[in-house]
Amino acid sequence: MRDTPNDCPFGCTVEVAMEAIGGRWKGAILFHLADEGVLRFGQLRKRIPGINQRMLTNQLRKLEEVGIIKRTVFPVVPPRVDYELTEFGDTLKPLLFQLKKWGQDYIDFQIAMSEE
Amino acid sequence: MRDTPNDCPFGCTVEVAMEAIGGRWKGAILFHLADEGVLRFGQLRKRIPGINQRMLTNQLRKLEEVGIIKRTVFPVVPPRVDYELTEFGDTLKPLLFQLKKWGQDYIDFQIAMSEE
DNA sequence: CTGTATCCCCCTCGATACTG
DNA sequence: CAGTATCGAGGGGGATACAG
Repeated sequence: MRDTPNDCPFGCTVEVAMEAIGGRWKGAILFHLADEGVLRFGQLRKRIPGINQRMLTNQLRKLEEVGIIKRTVFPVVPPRVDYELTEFGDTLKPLLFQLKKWGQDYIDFQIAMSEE
Repeated sequence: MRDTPNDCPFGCTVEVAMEAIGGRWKGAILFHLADEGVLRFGQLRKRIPGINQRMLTNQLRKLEEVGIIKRTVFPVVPPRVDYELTEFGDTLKPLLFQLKKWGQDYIDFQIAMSEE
C-alpha cells in the first residue's frame, strides 16, 4: 500500500487498484469467488492450477486485510474455511469479468502476432 | 508470459491479463496514454511521480513487445520518442478507466475503514 | 532528451516438510 | 482440510553514472 494516497496527482489511482488486485494470483482468486460465490480453501486451490498452499494463504490474507474478501472459519474436524467477496468486493465483479474478456482477446492477439 | 496459454482451465485468462498490464507501473503508463493519446518519454516521466528512467524504459519495452503500445523514434537532436497505444492497445481503454474509477472507490473505502 | 550499464538489495514466490 | 515454518533462488526495482 502506498503511504500517502493523496500524492496521486493523475493516474495513480490505477496504480493503487493494481496493488490491491494485481500480482500473479489475486486476479484468479477474485475471479473464481466472483464467478462461483462461496468457495472453500481446497476448492480455490483446485481451481487455480500452479498455486501452492503458501501463496494461496498469503494472497487470501492480503485480500481479507483490505476488506475485499471475507473469511469464515467453521470449528469442525476436519477444518473448514469459506471465502467469499465482501459487499465492497462485489464492486469488483464487472471489472473482473471485463478483465477476463480482455485476457481472452489478448491471448488470441498474441497467437495472431506469432503466426503472421 | 505463461509458456502454454492453453493450460488455462478456468479463470486464468485473468492471470494472463494481469501479467500483461499488471505490476507497479504499467497501469499508470497505460492510463496516461489512454487518457492523452501520444506522449513523449519525458512527458510520461513527469506524469508518473516516483518512476525512474530505467523502470520507465523497461516497462515501455515490455508493453511494446506484446503489441499494446507503439514506439516512434524521430531522428533529431535532441532525440524525441513518442509513445501511443496501438489499435489493440485501444481495447484496453474501457478497462483502464474502470480500473481508475474502482481505484478511487477503493481509496475511499480504505479511509472509511480506518476511520470507523 | 532518451536512453544504457552497473551494482545491489529486498521481497516475492516456489518447494518441501510439518501441525492441529 | 487448512494451514504454518523454513529455506533458498530469482528477479523486480532503485540509485547512480554514463552515452549518443
